[in-house]
Amino acid sequence: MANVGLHTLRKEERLCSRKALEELFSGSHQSVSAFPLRAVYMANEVGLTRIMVSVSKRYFKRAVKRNRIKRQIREAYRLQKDLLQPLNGGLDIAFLWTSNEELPTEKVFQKVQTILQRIHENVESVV
RNA sequence: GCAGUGAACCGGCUUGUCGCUGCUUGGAUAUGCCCCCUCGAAGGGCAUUUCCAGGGAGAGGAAAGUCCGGGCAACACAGGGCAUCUCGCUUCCUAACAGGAAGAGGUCCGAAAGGGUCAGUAAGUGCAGAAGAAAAGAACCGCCUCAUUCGUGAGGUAAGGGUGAGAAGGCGAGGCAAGAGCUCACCAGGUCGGCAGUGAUGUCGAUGCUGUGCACUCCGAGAGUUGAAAGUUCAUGUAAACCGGCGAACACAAAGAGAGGGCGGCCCGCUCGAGCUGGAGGGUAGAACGAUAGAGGGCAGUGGUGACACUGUUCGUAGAUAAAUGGCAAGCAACCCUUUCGAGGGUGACAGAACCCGGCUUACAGGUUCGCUGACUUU
RNA sequence: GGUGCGGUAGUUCAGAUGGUUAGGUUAGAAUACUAGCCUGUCACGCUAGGGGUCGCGAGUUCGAGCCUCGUCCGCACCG
Repeated sequence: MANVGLHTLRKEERLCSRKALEELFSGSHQSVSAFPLRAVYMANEVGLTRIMVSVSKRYFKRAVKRNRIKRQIREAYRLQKDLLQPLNGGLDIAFLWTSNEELPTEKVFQKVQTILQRIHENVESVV
């Protein structure tokens, strides 16, 4: 596989197939949470870690706020995804926001960090 | 200046750094085809994959609500009648509209500028709770006349009373037994005629013609249905496959019959017609087109009171698809607060394209420009 | 993105195609709630009572839960 730069987030690194999403949510997935963020993940056969971000209309009615949170999470993942680097094999991760309050960017950054660390630990221990 | 009011417009800017989605230029890499060549390599061309470097573009005035109107697409479509829905002061603008412009009338708010709101139909039909005598061919009390057994009875009368959203257009005078458009003046409205205006309407004259509201009716104009998840192509898939019900034809010809469908909902009439319908299932969850040059914007001129139209010139302006247009930091302008006048602190709204336009409506920090008004108060 | 439906007592729903100002009373039902009766007690049953900005704001009308417009929520459908 082509070596993907450290701090990039291209289309290949995003989950955008309907089928993959159905597998992720219906199949045997594991989850980690650091309120207000929750991550659902499972191993995939692609060999590349792919993510998606979801902010429900339930918590934020206006699209502007939803977009902002999604951008914060994406940015936090982009800059910290090397925390998962030692793992071989790909993961599919879905980040879900479960609060109706916005947080400053540093906080989101920390939450994503703890989640990535926990995912790393869990996957290591299973292997 | 201040206050009010109407209209038009703006909706931050700059830099650094790390990213995202298209486009584009150059280079590298791999694959396929072609040229060259006896063949291969090297070389050249085209297409595609991946990578690297550079360049350039990337949310709104409402992108929103989806309330109207169109373009566009698919399907449907001889015709007539009935029904349904929408619009409704006038003239104009427009692709079209329930939108806009200019104008006319009533009514409400305002001191004014100005703003809100209403509506076709004095031709017909029906209805109008409670209250009230009575809700439209009106007599309860009252008033007047006559009769009277003095209890009241017969008749006339819409001036007064109370009820009500609405009580026979209002008000004054004459008139009368008492009254009444019964007669007259003035006022409000209608009808007819003259004049002005394209017209709504205004005005002058004539005419006693005159209750309120709603619904239907009537008049004029319009409406095929669906909605880009429309639809077209490719890929994948045994999918016109299986079971039940109804049905023609096959079964001489003609006539007749014919399940079921189409002609907007119904009827007439016309027409298609060998399939129609119920059950139980299978596959896809991908790609491309649609899809970004359009009733486009700016400027100038001409016509028009204006919406707008025409002519010339100029500009290039998002195209994503589990859905990009961003994160962080600094500075500058703007506003607010504090101030020792050096500065310090704070605020920054409403809101995110999803085929595209024209409107309407709703949300909105703050700011700019122009016009109009000036009662109280102030210079 | 588009299309359609709904919002009425604490809860589940009726009602709706305009009908009652004053007076002693009113927008209903079921269930739930409160009180009383019944019973030795509870339940069942019976009787009475409270509880409503008809999602919100305007308009039309003499009068709006209903008609019209705006607005806020909730739900369903599409290939």
